[in-house]
Amino acid sequence: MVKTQQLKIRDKNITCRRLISAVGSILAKKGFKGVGVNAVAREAGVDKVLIYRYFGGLEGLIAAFGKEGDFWPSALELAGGDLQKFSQMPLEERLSRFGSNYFQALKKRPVTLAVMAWEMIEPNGLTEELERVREESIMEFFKMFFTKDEIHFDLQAVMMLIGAGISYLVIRSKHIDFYGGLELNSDQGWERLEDAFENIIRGILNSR
Amino acid sequence: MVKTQQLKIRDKNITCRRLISAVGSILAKKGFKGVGVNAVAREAGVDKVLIYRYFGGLEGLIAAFGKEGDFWPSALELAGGDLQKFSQMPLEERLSRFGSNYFQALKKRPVTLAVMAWEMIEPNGLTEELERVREESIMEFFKMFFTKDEIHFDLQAVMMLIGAGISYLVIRSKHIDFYGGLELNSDQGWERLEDAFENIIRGILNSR
DNA sequence: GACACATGTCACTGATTGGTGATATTAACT
DNA sequence: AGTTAATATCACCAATCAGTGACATGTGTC
Repeated sequence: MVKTQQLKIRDKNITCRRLISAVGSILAKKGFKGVGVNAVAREAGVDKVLIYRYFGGLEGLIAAFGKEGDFWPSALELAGGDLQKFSQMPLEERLSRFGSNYFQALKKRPVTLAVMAWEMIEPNGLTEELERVREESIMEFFKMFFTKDEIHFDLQAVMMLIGAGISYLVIRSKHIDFYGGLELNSDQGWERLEDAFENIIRGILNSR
Repeated sequence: MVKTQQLKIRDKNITCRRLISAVGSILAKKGFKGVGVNAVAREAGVDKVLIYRYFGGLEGLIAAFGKEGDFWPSALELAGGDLQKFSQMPLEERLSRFGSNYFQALKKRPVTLAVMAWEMIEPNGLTEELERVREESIMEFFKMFFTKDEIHFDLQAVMMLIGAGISYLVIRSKHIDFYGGLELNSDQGWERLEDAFENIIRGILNSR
């Protein structure tokens, strides 16, 4: 009898990558409840003991995943792809573009949404990493594009409140269709929200 | 030998109530991840088989819990305790009172916060019930206090967006201290948010 | 008292979980 | 070729989970 199967290559790097990307697929497919040692190993087609060997446990693996992925929009993306052009827009337009870009960025990142939902429940290596990146990128973005002297109120608080609202509604739209009379899964509902957002911006900038 | 223990009263109602309130305690203590047949039965000091007998399973028990609790503020509470007085306030004040009351109402309901976090992950009998009550109560509140003719924009969308933001931040404040540069667990941070909220309201009402 | 029924306890199953120690296979180096 | 270390597999553990059937105990009725 001859050994016919020689498929498994013994390569730590490849194995690690498989494990890491398995975290991503499971997160996308089943949400964070599916992320366990057994499930991840099964998905990666690898023995679970390797999670302990290479990452010191599930936490380590999750943290490693956190450092790999692009699950937070860059300043460039939030600015709409052209920093130069963006910085020359009038304040009002910059703000409402930001809101709309943020919304789009979230919608196209299902894994990020899963992680954001996870954040609501329990901190872990992944959520901490996401928080760190987000905090950094948001602060940088604001410093870059909104100088204090053109603003006469607490812009940061306003934008964070609204950003939080957008986040909440996008996350919720995964499971429900209505929120306070708004249709979360129709274009019409989101248009109402975008209009609301623009109204808020316009109002607060013109109010004095 | 004599049977000394005669403590257990055989009363379906009491048992049911124990089970239902056990759901609440576990939810408060461990969050929704702790809510399982075994854990709930243990907490209630009752055999788990009774969950199946009396409620047809965990889902049924959870739904029953949903119908019992006061985990959503009434219109009265959102109005600040006095419907009469509230209805006579100027629009701007009504709106900002509402925001502040909503915020307070959430903060004092840890179980509601746990359920709201749960809603982000998976629908179940409890979250559905909460959604139903919320939808109803919010719509009623708006119909009661905000007549269409005094408003020239989509008030509902604006308030829902901001309400969502408040919800998100209150939930997150359970696990993190900073969000976009805001301190979520200090009075100072929440004052900034309340100010932001008031600014938004004032701005949008005066913008034309 | 005898019976039926409601209520509650117990003991078990089979599946799944996180975690570990011993062993097999392969690659690298001498 | 022979030795060593890295890499991966396997077999198992104890704990926990949801769910069920058999049994015990109490309550109410005739």
